Amino acid sequence: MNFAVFSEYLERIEGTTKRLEITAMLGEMFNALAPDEIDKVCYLLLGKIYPDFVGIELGIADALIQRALSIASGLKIEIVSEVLKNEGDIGTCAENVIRQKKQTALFSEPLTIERVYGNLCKIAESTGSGSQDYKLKLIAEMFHDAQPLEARYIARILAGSLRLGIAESTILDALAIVFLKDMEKNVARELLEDKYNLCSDIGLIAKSVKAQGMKGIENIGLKIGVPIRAMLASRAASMEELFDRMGKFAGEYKYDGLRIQAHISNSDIKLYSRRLENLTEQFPDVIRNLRSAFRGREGIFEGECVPIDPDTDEMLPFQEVSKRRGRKYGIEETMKQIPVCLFLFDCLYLDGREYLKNSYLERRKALETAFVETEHVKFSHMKIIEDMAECEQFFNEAISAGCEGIMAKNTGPEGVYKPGKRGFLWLKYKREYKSELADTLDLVVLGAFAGKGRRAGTYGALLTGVYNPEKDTYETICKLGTGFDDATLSQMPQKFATLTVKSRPKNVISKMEPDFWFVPMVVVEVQGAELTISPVHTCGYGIMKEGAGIAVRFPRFTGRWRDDKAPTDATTTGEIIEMYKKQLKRIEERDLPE
DNA sequence: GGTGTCTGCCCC
DNA sequence: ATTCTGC
DNA sequence: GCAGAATGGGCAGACACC
Repeated sequence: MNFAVFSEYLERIEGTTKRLEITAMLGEMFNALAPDEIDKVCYLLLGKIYPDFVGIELGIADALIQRALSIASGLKIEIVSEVLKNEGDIGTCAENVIRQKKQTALFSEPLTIERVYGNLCKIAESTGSGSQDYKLKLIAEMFHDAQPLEARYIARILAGSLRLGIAESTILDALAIVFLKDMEKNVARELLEDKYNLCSDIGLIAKSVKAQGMKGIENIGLKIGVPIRAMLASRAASMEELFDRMGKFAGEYKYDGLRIQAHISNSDIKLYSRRLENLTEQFPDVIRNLRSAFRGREGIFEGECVPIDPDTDEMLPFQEVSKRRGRKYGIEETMKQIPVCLFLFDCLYLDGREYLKNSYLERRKALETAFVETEHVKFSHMKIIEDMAECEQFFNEAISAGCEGIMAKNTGPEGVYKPGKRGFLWLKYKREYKSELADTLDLVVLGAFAGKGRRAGTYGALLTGVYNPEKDTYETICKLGTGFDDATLSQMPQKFATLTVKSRPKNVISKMEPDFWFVPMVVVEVQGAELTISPVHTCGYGIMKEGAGIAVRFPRFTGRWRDDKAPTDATTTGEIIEMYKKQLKRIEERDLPE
């Protein structure tokens, strides 16, 4: 299929927000594709070129796309940048720029899906010195031969998202409708999803059902070494909600670490992250520890990988384990510095038997027969919770142990493992949801970043900070980009119009350069989970750690503008330092002898 | 060799 | 991760 | 309630550049 035809389909889809219409148009396109195109198209629709677990990435984002557009169009990079800022979308930015191109290409070859996909693969595979230039050349070449509309979608694919309202679920809907017509609609959809959840490869599914319908995917099954899409938890607003939704439940500590899916076979062990990235190389200690704790022949299990202090065995902040994720060098050394404990919480497969459709307690029992606990492989702390008093106590114990909160899991027959689903069979209830424990801050708005997509034309995020009364300065502590509704967002540029200045006010200390600077005046209420040591924010710079400041983890707008507060009444640097010390103390105190 | 910027369907 | 919105 | 799309802090790696 010509890329131009593909682009026209996408443009039509972009013209509606109605789910049913999107799905129907997507199905129509699937019908028109060749069998060896549909898998590629599925990846492209999701802004990628391979399934997640393959681990080959494009390594392209806004910055490189802008440079390529500059080369392809002959326009200065500053101009392209300006267009992007105004459009708020790399796609329409590319479209505009290509339309402005000085002359239409004389020797342009029409683009096809095949050619674009092939180029993207070349881009993903190129590494080493000069690879950036090579990537730029390939991208610029595509833009050179692209019509404006094609450029729109090429740019968005490169940036990783077409922003059409299409994700895996919509693709499955369309595939079911178009290629499994003979079956009852809901049954077809469910079967398809079951298969997808086991192979985690949407392209394979699409290709197979286009070629042979249901027959094409009947042989897909759970397989050791092929990651299964992770089941997720919904959030509960209160403890009461846990009981309202499931009566009694299995409570588990919610550990603040890295989620790991372990595939154990006779010959080897593979580890996968929540998004199915291969983590095997990064955690040789976990492999060894699993091997010595395992009592079965083979299996698939899930757990949370938590950093621990090698001397005291207490759990360390999430930041520590993230030093091990993605590491390629110094693995052995870091392994000794930051040992981890794996807290196992689920069993999906054990010795020839699938457990996905078993209830929670059956899976837990299988898990407990499959392992003996060792120093660094343990079961997640679990207790059946029947009433509020028990729940309160369990929650408090979890916090004292250094956890984020608790998980509540449905113990009924319906409480199966649903790969890829975020339902209400699992609920999370975190410390930060409790209003008495919530750290609410009053922060001064210092600047803003231009919004993208649905936030084009307004701000995407605010740059906020605290007041330092000793120096009479404002120091950045976090950006703030969530918690705003559409009405608030649309009014924001007006709200800050009179405060907008050309450059950073002298009393603002910032390493970041927002798109707009403001005179410090407006105060917002912000909720966060905790404070972290920050390499980029300047709040309390150098006090807790040399060359570092303090930031807020998971910041969000509470909906309250503190118009009653002057900027000098905002949360101060000193207060943040105290809060950070208190947080440390909480961690230190929890392991003291009674 | 050191530094700065960019990237990740990254992790959370 | 959190949050908001259209269906 | 689901699915999708906005957005956060912070980590290591990979390059480009000096």
